[in-house]
Amino acid sequence: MADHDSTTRPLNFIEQIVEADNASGKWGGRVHTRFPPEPNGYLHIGHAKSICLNYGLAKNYGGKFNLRFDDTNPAKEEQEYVDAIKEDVLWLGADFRPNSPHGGGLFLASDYFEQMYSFALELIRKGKAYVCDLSAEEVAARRGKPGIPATSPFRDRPTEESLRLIAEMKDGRHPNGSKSVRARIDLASPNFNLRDPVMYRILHESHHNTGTKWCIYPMYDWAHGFEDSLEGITHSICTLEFEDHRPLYDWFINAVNEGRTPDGSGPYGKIIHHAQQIEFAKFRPTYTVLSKRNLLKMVTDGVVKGWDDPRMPTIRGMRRRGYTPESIRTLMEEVGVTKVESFIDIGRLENAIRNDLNKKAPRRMAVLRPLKVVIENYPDNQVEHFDAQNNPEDPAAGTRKVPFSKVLYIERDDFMENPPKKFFRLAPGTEVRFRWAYFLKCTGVVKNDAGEVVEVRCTYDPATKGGDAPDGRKVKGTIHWVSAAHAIDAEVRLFDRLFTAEEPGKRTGNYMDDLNPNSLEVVHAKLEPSLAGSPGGASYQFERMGYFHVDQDSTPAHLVFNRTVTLKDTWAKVASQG
RNA sequence: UGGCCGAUGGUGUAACGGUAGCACAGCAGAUUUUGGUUCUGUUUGUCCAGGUUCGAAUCCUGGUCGGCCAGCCA
Repeated sequence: MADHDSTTRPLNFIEQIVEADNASGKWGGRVHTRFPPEPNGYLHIGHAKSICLNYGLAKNYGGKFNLRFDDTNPAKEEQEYVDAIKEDVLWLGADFRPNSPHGGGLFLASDYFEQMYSFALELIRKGKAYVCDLSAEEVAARRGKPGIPATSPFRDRPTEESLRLIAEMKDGRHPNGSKSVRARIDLASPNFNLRDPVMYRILHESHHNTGTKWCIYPMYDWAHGFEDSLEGITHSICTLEFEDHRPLYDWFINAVNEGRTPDGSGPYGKIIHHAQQIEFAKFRPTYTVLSKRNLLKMVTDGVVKGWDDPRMPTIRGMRRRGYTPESIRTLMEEVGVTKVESFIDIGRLENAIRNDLNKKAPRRMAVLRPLKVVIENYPDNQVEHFDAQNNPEDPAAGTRKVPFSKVLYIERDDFMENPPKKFFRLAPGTEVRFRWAYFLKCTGVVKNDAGEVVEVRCTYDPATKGGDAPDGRKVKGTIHWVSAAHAIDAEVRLFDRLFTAEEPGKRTGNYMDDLNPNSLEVVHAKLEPSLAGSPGGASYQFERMGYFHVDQDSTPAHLVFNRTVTLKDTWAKVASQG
């Protein structure tokens, strides 16, 4: 039976359908889902919901999950995307490979072209499809309106003639757009999808899988139901905008099945499988865009540096930024599955990765915007090594040594010459704890000609070694630091939201108008020496600053970190409220 | 304008004719060598109008608002 990750969560409406089907024996207890992307772009966080949903169903109900490329339009599709999508789906943990527990396999819609073509011939013979000579423009012009039927002068073309013409189309004897194959359904249907939809268009175009074999290519609506049918998909899950298409898929399958029998006797053979389509609402985060067209434009316009720019909502972008598959899966579990179109606060994504990394990421000290501190009463050439906990959430993570000396760097924001009330950090006359080291008291500052503080002077209390005062006195603040002589340099990329509006483009109609000009800030940070040689892909918490991920650009000689997300910052909130 | 779909706190989501619950965010407090984490408490909700019923978020009717559809895209 069901084996849910979170046993307490109530069933979503699709799980309820699956359980009802299992109870009624509709599919013999079988659950077989699929993720059917078109290989014409990179996957984004919206796709992740579909992947998690489909794979999760297969996993929780002991079923199978297929990855299937819906590659019916060679004009838009490329092998590069096929490879990238496979990688991203696997990274998310949805293992479609046949040797994995829930892997149903990898499929290409284009491998079914021959079978689909024979279904098309069957429909023509049954009088349910015909070849139409109208151009795309003419079809559009004759589409009709609500209440006004569409028209086609070729609707009653004799079967034999349609059969001959579709063969000619297939053989490449007709130019692009000169003819199409249409289903004979209902030119007056209030559902425009049923007004004799096009099944095949002529496209003299090379296909990433079938090469130049075909000159006609099936339309999505014609193809999709058969893809599910041929793979034995039980629950064909898609997004809301395809609800209007469901009657069409059903019509196609039923049309093929007309005259077919369960045992295959009769002129047409065996009944083919008819999957149940279920529609759910997309995942739409605030403060970003998701459509391939819009994402592509940001890449080509150079607004971002590529599909894998850490600011992009693509799987690759999020991965590079430091998001984990677990955090994305948990998020999808939390937001649920419904038919209600809604926005997901982007804060939920940030929260999801914080929660995950809080448990896993080793703590380190790194100063993003350095300010020099000199300890007046600390011996000039002395160096001490303090034990620092790697992760307070996980004592088993152990400790490391951090060097301490007379000259340190602290965060610029951790010092204020004229601090407001409730500022618990360093200021003239105040005492704070330098994490894992000593209590330090600020005795003065050094300024440059412009009047800016360039150095903070302090004294330390040797009795507070390790960070505790034997006399029991308390300090309000604890700040991070690095020893100037031991610090290593790193480039740190601080990312912010790509857009400043919840719904980019809502205001002016152009989403580019809402771009956040400050979505990337690069700083040159000082890190504690244990971070030297950090391996690519590692994630750390820089204490008090956030979670940081070693970028693919990073080398031992030039470390590069991406800020995945900041820590929650109560002080920032207080400070901004004045 | 025709068809399809939807509407529950700020956000997301439960309830399947019988006490409107959970999560996130917010707020308040406790703990804390990260203004992090954790813990406790807490503010806030059934689109509207009728009807059925002992009883309606749930069923019915009408309306309002929102989304989708009129590609030889998927």
